[in-house]
Amino acid sequence: MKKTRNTRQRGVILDLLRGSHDHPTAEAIYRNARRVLPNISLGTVYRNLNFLRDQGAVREIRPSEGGSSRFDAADTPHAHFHCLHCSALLDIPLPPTLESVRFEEEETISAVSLVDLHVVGSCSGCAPAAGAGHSVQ
Amino acid sequence: MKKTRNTRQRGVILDLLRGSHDHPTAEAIYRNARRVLPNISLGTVYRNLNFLRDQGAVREIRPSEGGSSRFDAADTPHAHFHCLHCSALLDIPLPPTLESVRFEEEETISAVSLVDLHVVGSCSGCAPAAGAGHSVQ
DNA sequence: GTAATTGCAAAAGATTTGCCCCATT
DNA sequence: AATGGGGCAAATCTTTTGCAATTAC
Repeated sequence: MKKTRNTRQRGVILDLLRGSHDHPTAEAIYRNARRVLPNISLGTVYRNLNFLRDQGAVREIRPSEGGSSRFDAADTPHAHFHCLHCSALLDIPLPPTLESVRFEEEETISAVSLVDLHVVGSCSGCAPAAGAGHSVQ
Repeated sequence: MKKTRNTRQRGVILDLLRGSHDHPTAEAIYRNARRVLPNISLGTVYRNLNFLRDQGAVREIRPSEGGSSRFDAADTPHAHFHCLHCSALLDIPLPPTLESVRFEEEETISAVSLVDLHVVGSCSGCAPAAGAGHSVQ
């Protein structure tokens, strides 16, 4: 395999991601990285995010509501909650029941590499007309 | 509320979606719609897909692997399986256990409007080295 | 020294939008 | 006739890429 280098840029990006809990966009990571590396380019941020994603160090989340991808440092499995009002993207625990589902039993599926669970709604901070229940689609 | 019109374009788009099982992209819908309405424009397709999505008649799926959004006529709740090799996007039944999860119990969540479950892997048609198991993230 | 990686800028891809005309109601 | 919606093209937004220069190893 081809060898990879530990560049300052890559380290800073990963550190930023590990230190943030708000699932920043590439653009946001870029803005923050510039405070440490004023010459870093957005292209480099994207290249590194893709690299880190492919290594499994970082997770990319594509909000179903549209807009840019958001990222987090991949640690323990969890689901995501996305607030439609303030766009906050929060980690939430996985329904324990989901961890044991065997999707391979579907005859159309041969192997599963990952399962992504997104819950969309409004967060307590925005909290309009709570208690409406939920529908899984 | 403002009243909406039943245009030929909107009807054709919805019909195409109802008649297809492969979760077409806007582009694909556009190509098919042109066989019926040779002058329809891609912008119109996008505008109608957004409209229908907002009405709840259509569902937009943003593949976590990137690329264009894909659409289906929203009927009964189901999850999606996405094959990494051939890009097929298939409806799969929801794990029954998921239907009853109450996400509102999380203190950060006030109301849930929808839950999206994406399973990514390889389909039986592609089937390389099956049986690797799965990881929920 | 070598090649992976960067910065820059241009390109590509996907989706949205302004504007003027047409068609549904 | 009023106005929502369509067609076209330009604009926007996000992400990728080619290339020459740089830097980690």
